[in-house]
Amino acid sequence: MTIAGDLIRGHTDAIILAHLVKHDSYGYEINRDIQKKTLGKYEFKEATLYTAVRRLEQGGCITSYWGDESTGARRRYYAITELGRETYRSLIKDWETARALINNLIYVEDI
Amino acid sequence: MTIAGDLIRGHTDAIILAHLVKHDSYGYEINRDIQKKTLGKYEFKEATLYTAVRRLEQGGCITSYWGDESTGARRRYYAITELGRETYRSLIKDWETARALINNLIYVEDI
DNA sequence: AAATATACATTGACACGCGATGTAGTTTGC
DNA sequence: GCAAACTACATCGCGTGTCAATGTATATTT
Repeated sequence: MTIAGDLIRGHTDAIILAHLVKHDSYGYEINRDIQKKTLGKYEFKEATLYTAVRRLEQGGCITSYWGDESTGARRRYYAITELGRETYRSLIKDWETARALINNLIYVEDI
Repeated sequence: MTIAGDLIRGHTDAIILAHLVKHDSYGYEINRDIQKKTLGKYEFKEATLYTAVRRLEQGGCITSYWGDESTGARRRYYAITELGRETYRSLIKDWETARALINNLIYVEDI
């Protein structure tokens, strides 16, 4: 909530990959983790989340498989690939570049 | 090199307003200043820049007027409005929130 | 029995960035 | 003297990502 989509846009993939670096996971859990980490300040819209994982899978950054839940709703688990790991490292670099650039450009002394 | 559009998207307005807080300016100068500040690492695509200033003017954040150049190409100058100043401060806050959020979400220890 | 939570999925609208293209005057190089 | 390069602004159309709306299905809570 409250965070404009355009400010996160371009980082959704990195956020998802960062989560999957730790362990395999499924959509809802990824979102719950983000909520927890941000103290409820942010979570993906479902459409955004599922669009993103599909994009990442198509791009070869993750693979997916159905969990064997004996109870509860079925879950589609995602696992990061080696390409996904490389992409993640690259996205971190991109973020650091962009962050420095923006910090450099949007602050002015006199306001 | 060229920063992916999605990483800057959502900050173009802040970058332009930050420049105009200092003094009235025109498109080409705004871009030259950005190039200078980033040591050539970044500049707006012209279409992006002119789309943005039009958007900002329509939104009441800036006003514009033709310069009275006696020589050289004509220039359209932009001046920030009070609403523009408020918007700028608000965008700075948004950036700081988003920056903290992303920093919090994309880094993992084990990689 | 109804409401709430878990969990995944698709569709269509919308906004922004940007490549391509165009206009027009100025300065520089050969 | 003239082509190339630079200054400066402008528009159109496409691609991509976000997200509201909507739908499916199961489990738990009230």
